[in-house]
Amino acid sequence: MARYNPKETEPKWRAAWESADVFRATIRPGKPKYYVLEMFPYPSGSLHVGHARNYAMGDVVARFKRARGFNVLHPMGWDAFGLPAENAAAERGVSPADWTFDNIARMREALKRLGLSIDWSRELATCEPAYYGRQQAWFLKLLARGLVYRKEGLVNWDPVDMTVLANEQVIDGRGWRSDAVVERRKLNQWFLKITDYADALLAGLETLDRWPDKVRLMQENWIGKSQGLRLTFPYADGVGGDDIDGLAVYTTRPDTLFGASFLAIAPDHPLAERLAAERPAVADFVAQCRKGGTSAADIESAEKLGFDTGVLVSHPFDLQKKLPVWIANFVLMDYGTGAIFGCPAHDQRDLDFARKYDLPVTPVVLPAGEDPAVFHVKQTAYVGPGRIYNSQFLDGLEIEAAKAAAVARTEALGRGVGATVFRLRDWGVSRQRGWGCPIPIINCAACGAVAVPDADLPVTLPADMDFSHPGNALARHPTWKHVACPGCGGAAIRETDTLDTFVDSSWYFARFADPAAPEVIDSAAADYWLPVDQYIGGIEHAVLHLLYARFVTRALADEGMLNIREPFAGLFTQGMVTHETYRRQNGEWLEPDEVEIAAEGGDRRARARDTDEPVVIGEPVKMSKSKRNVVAPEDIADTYGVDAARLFVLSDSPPERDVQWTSAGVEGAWRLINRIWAEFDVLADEAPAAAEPGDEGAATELRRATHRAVKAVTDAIEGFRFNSAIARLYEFVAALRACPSTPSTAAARTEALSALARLVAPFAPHLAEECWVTLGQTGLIALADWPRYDPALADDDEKVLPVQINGKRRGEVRAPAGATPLEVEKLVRESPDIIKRLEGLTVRKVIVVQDRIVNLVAG
RNA sequence: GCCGCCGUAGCUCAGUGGUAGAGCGCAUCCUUGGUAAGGCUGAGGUCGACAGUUCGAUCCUGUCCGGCGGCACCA
Repeated sequence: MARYNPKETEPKWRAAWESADVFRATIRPGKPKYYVLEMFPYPSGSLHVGHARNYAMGDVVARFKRARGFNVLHPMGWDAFGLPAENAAAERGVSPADWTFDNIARMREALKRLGLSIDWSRELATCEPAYYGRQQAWFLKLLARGLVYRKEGLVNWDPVDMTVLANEQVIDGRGWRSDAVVERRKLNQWFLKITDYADALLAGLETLDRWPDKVRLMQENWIGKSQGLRLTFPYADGVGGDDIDGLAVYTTRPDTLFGASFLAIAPDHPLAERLAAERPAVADFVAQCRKGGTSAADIESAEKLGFDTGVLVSHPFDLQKKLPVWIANFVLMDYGTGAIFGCPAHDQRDLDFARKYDLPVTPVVLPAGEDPAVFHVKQTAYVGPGRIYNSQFLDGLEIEAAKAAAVARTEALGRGVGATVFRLRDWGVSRQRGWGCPIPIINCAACGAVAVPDADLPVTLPADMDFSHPGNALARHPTWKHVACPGCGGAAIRETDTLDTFVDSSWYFARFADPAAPEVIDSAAADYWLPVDQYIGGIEHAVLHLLYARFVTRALADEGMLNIREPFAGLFTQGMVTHETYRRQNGEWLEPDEVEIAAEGGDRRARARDTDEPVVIGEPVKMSKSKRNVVAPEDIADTYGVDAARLFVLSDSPPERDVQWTSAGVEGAWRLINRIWAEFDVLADEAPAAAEPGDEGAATELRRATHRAVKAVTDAIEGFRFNSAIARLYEFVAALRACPSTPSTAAARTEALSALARLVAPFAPHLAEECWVTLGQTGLIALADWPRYDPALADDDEKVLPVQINGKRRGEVRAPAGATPLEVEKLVRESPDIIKRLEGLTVRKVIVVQDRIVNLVAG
């Protein structure tokens, strides 16, 4: 008997799959399709075990569904534009394209080595003109539809990466990649009108019943729908001028309108800017507001600042009542109307502001049980339920009724309208980058922004950009941007901004339906394959990528290019792979290979291999280059084979949770592989032992174990509980090892081995093929059917029922499955153990749960 | 502050309204022509705390404690 040799078998089976071309997906009308997709990787050049876990999960699903009779599409591509290529170009003088394609070649080999059942004929990279040219084509379609526009506005500027960021890419006031504190700058930017779809994207979440609740909730919060009233406060003294009849305000609390004691506008509100132009004091205040940082800590601690403009407006329900207009630093220009009315009694921010600037505080919501004569709001605003008072026609109403009444009155007066406002902003897609998809626009002094004609697409990047300086290499290129205007033929300049790389990843799943199609998306192929049935990726994309992809899908559907509303019917967000960290006494990080770990008693101690000095073992954290705790799948493959690595990353933790990479864990998986292999390997050279009494019983037990295992593993894979599935494989292998190999058990053993090979196949496909051929099968296990189970065998026909007396386990009885309570009670009362236990006690009640347990209440 | 998730053996984690489990680690023993290996056996748990519902709660409900994540001056 020989140990399993992955170095020989793994490449052999990968070659067999490739030469038989078994994973190529073709449209087969009438056969149910299943589209499995993992979020495509950025080609950084190296594959780590986090990638391996992600793609192993997708591969388990793909192989399982294939065995279950589905026509499976499982493609792979590259999210290939982005900043690291520019950095490499700047540092090493290589072209971003060369660097990227070299990395792709390396990562493709690494991925292939994992034995993934991918249709490589569909491979695509977003940096190829064949891909981004089609992206330009649909961008222009959306432009024609009015879903793309250009606007001068304040943008998030990342001073390190020297580019604009979308709101979604600013995390706690810092750039999502650079971690630099983001500045606000005024720039002319292209936007995609995602806000047109805010309601649809929110409502669509309801249909995504195979998405994690967590992700749906995060998107719901991000879209941030609120119901309220948009109303106008008329200027009291004609300040507004002819074109403006009042100051527009948005509120979700129209019921508290009579508690208004001031209005506040954002520092960049048009009225503030107009006043600033006239009065230096206003200009100074506005400038002061802009100075504050945008980090979470800054905002948290920022003191409320206000400036009384002297402008007065009238209360819309009581024109005699005048309210002052302030400029306030806590009012945001890009939410609602950029102006609020302040009701200090019932809003904490307004109350802080009113106390600081000594403005009136008038409560208008009376909590139950409070006396209106003495109820006061001091330092804490009252935001709970109650009845409205001090509010004329709203008096006596509950809050919801008062809201409706206030909206109705405002609408009747023609001073406003009930309105829905979203937190979601339009998606700014302009990036000042050279290595990205050029925005297909030509700027002409005479004609303005002109779309590049279809015939001139794709607008390709020049091959000779200079990345030796920071900033936009495309804008710096000497000749590329100079073209004739397609409208008037005059000299014009190309748009030199490129599209956010999230645009690239917002539609690739649709292009996979037919990546060679001359059209943007081949409609027959898309109709067959889409939507993606199972999408798998990191939780970090819960709002960014997943929201953009949903939006683009809807926009393309409205353009007639797709027939689905949601791109991903099922979503699974997998956890990360973590690893311990190791540091020398001087703080220097060490790689796992550089450390020798020994157990001393219950403790684990680590020493540096080179100096033998003690090393500090740190908490397991996400693998990162900076902490040097990265493990490459290749290293594991050399020692134990990729099947062991695949098994381990899926076995130790539920797929949605983080898994800690340990060498002990991989060794455990390696032992499982050898135990499995040992059961098959004996077939070749060992004659069965002579029959012995009791073999028939062992054979029956094994058959039960087999059918139980098939049922349990099938259910676990369906439910995305891969760790459970592997745990059941461990149990099944133990049962198989316990069954002697004799003439009487031969049939049961053959059945068990045939099932085992196929159950293992999604997780350890190379091993499974080797087992399959050892069984004498001629076809590939990659194409074999999933095993079936017999429910009669999967369930025991005799049950062991624990017997409790007063809730404590005191014995057990054996009863046939499905025995009635009376039958079970009879068995219990005849059991010597129980009779002894019941001496001196009176049984008051007998509870029998069928096939589960018996409880005697006695005293 | 609001929302969500998690807390089970030394470690990493399954699981269930009814017998508390796996892998690794640890201990003992066996094997020493599967050998930088293999195997048997075992110890180890008030299932985060308290209360409620129940014949029975690790599981359901509530409160609290601890850890993690998302959102956050959004009117």
